Amino acid sequence: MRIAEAAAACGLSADTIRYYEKSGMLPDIRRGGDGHRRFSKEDIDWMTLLYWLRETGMPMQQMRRFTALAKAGPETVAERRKILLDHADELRKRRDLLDKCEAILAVKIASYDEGESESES
Amino acid sequence: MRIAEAAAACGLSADTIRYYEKSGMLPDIRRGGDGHRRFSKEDIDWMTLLYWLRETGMPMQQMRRFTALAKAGPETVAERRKILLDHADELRKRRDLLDKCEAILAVKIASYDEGESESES
DNA sequence: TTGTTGACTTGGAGCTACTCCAACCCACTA
DNA sequence: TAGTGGGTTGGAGTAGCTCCAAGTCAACAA
Repeated sequence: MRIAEAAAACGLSADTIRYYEKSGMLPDIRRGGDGHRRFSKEDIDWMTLLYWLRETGMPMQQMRRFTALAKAGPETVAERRKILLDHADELRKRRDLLDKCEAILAVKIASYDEGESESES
Repeated sequence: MRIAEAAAACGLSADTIRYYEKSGMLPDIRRGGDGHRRFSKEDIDWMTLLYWLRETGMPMQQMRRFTALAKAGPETVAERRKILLDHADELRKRRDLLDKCEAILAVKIASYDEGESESES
C-alpha cells in the first residue's frame, strides 16, 4: 500500500506519516524498488492506533517510547500495557475537564440570555 | 492584583498572560506607577474563561475574535453567544472522540492480557 | 521517441501556542 | 549599600505538525 492510501486508511496525513517515521514512531517501513514506502496491514494498524493516541493528546515522547518497546519484542508487553492504561486514565481526566467547561459555558451563555444588553462581564 | 496573583487565580501562567495580552486576547490591562500590570476582578474573570476555552482547545484566532467582540460593546452579545454555543458543540464532539479512543484502548489492552507473549500487533 | 501527468521522494521553511531566559528596573529590607 | 523579590521587554527555543520546492520515476499519449 502506498502512502496516500495508507494515509486515508489510518487517519494521519501523508506528511504526518513521514514525520512520524523520521521521529521514530513507526516500525521500519518497507520500500519498493522505486524507493517509495510500502505499508503492510500491520503498519496501518499501528498508525491507526497512533492516530487515536495523538487525537486524544498523547505526547510524541510517549508514543516514541511505546514504539521502541514494540520494536524491542513481546517481553515489553507489560510496560506497553501500562502506557495504554495510563493514557486511558488521562482520557477520563480530560472528559471531566470537558464536562466542567461545558457547565461553565452554559452559565456564561445563560448570562448572555438574561442580561441581554446590560451585563458586560 | 499583580501578575503572579492573577496567574494563580485564573489558571494561566504569567508568561501566557503576557503573551495573550500581546496577542490581543485580553481587555486593556491597567498599569501601576511602576509600569507593572494591575488586574481587576473583571480581568481575572475574563482570563479564567479564556483558560477554560484554551484548555478545551479553542484556537487563539477565535479567542481573539471573542475578545474583539467583547471590547466592541454589548451589541455583539449575539455573536459572542454563538461562539460559545459552537464551542460547546465542539466539546461534545471531543467527548465522543475520547469515548471512542477509550474503547479502542480497552480492546488493545485486552489483547495484551490474552496474547500475553504471542501477539505482536 | 518524446513529452506530460501523477504519485512519490527529501530537506527545509513556516506556523501555533506557548515556555523559558537574559538583561534590566524598581521598591524594600538588613 | 547590597541583596532580595517582585516585575518589565525582547527574543530564542519547543512540540507537533503542515506546506512547499526541487527532484525522481513510471505510465501513458502523440
